[in-house]
Amino acid sequence: MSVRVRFAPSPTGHLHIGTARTALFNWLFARKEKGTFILRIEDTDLERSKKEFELSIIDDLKWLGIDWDEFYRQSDRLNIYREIAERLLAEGKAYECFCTKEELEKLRGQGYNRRCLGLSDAEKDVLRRERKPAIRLFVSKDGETRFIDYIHGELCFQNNVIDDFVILKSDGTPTYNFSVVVDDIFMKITHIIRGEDHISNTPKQIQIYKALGIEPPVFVHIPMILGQDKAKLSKRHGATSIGEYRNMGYLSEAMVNFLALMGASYEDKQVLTLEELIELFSLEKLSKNPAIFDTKKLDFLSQEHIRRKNLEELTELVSQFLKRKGLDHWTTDSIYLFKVVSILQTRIKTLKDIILMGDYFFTEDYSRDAEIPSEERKRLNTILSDLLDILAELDTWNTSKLENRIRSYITERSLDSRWFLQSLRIIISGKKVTPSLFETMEVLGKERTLNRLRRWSGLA
RNA sequence: GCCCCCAUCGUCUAGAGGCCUAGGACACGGCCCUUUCAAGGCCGAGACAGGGAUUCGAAUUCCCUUGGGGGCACCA
Repeated sequence: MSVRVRFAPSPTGHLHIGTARTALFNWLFARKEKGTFILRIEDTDLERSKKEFELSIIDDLKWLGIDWDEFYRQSDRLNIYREIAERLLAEGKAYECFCTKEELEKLRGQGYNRRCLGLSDAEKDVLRRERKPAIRLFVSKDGETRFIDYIHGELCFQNNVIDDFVILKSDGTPTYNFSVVVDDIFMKITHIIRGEDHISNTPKQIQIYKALGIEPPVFVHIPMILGQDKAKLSKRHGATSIGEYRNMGYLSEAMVNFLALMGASYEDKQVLTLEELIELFSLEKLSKNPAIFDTKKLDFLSQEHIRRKNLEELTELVSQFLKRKGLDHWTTDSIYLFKVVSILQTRIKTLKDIILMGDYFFTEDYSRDAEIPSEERKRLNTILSDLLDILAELDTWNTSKLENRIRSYITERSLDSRWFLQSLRIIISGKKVTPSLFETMEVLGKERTLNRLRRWSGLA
């Protein structure tokens, strides 16, 4: 039987790190097994579901490179759930519940007391006039519910800890546990790969399978992703949505690689592309302990994937990124941009670093993290006026020429080359750290370089 | 309170009874290279939560303790 898996986000927020990893594992498994990957939007909570979040989630999935073969939206399937619930009701496997929110509130934490189970038809008719009932599944208190989890092995729950839970709310919409099962049956899902926080939902869902007379699929509960404090990853841990990392300039390849590495290992290989991950992926490689979200490795992977990109592609990504940041005017000269990217490629770890580390390539208003100490200014200025003349005469402005000329100048004047070159760097870029000074000068161009040196001379 | 899951370096992990003096990667420290910073090369520090039991032999099996996490809604 061919593999069918689904990723079922609810559109109540942006795509979260943990959710994205669940999507990725499902997707990798489907692609590896040549199966089907289904995207199902779980928007039965009419209050909290927002179209914009659905769009945002889809956008982020695409960005990650995750595509789907089938698409469903639960809000389009409401009558199916209702129909099935009615059927269970008719078969006596479920019953109506007229309890109010307030009444239920008092029962909090101790389970439902089955107050509505014994209601007579007459009583129900009376209550029906006041309000609409919800439908609860009848779950026997005897025995236990066992199932095999692919990662954790056999799991067992005593039935008396499973409530007669609501499957259809009084407004006619299904609850999560119910719609999930109905859909997973209809969509012929073979493996349910989802977060470990769903383990405790599983016995409930199995009760539904049982009531419907259907054999449950394979369950694969992947461990949680935790924050630095080991609590479930949430907003207070900082950036937790995929979109935020995209905005920070991480490559989608790095993000995917990082997500895949959390909670699994691939023969000690670390830097992997989507294709390689598909090749190497298997459910056996998933670990059972939770992972702490630590972005140090993400930084490393991002750097590695940037290095591996070819320059044309990387330049295009940088260009798009700059445009997203409203820096369109930095991208107009595509050849220049290409050159800048090419000398910065090996030293940036995110696309944003182009802005942070390379602003001096694009604007005269570049940030300065270093200045020439005032006591050196005078001396440096005297030397510089000489050098300016020499550089101005250069007809070929390239790295090797610049290096030759400047180095011989340093020798002639017996200057401290370390000091002098670093001073030049600071004047030209405002930074202590840049690519090779001569390359930087070449890319910057003769005019821009000389102007900066002259301007500094004038000021000093 | 009840139910469930998890437990190897700071972090992600390898390890399915002897191959483990516990391997890799990130991060960290040192050295080399070097006009700066990365990158690269070499070296280093760093872990089986604790206690029992089984066994000739346990990181690996079992039990307990402890610690951490998750769940107990007409949310998903």
